[in-house]
Amino acid sequence: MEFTLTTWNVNGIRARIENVTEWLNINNPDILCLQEIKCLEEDFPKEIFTSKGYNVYLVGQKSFNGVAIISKFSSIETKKNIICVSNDMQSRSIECTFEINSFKFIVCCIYLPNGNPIDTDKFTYKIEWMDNLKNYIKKELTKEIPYVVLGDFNVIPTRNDVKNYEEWIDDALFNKLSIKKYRELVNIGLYDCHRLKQIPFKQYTQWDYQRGAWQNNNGVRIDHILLSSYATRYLTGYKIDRNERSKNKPSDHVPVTAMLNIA
DNA sequence: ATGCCGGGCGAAGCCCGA
Repeated sequence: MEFTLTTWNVNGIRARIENVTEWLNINNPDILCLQEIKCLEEDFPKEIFTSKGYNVYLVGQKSFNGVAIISKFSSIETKKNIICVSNDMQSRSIECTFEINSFKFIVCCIYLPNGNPIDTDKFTYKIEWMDNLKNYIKKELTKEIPYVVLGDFNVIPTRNDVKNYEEWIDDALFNKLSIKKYRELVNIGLYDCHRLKQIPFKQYTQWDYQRGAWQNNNGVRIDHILLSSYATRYLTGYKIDRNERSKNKPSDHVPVTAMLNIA
């Protein structure tokens, strides 16, 4: 049995309803993970998805952040805000456990803090969040259930994931410490679908709204789908939906999809 | 060029994102 798993930072679900609906109708994903829904749960347009047979799991927040897992499969266990720093109230993580024909797997959807500018507490918050993410996922991997962590990581993993890396040295997305923390995370045993499928260099998932970033293909690859070692054997496909950025009123991020075959 | 777009809030201009 084959199914698709998509991550998409929509930059406000209510502002993106038309784009998301059109994309959904064409692509018919099995699991759609959203970041930056930017609304409370009661303001999330659930009917768009439930009317098409999806289950909607989300953790909202007024104006900012917020993540959702929208799935044709029903979750047997859902955990919200599992990764946080001290007692802050930012909604940036949600995890669902699915079971399909006695095949169990876990999906964790994250919106990792941006962290700019780097000389402020926003950056220390990002780094602390990344430490907590690593510790949490490490514990989850001991369950030995195929595990997927995906979302907007706000980290450019290598200089091949950005047009001109020199311009990003002092940015929280490409700062040395951000990359070090990202490597610490993947080194607990996670594999990037983008690398597993040997996608060529310089393929991006986000283009800024400003300075003609899209027109100049001045993008960054910061939206990732990472698999545990137990999950890698099921990966059959991967794609970045680059064309979505050229649509009317687009998000600055595009959908990234992995295909898994579990039977 | 650390805010030039764009979203949210809320009704003007500020906070936030990357």
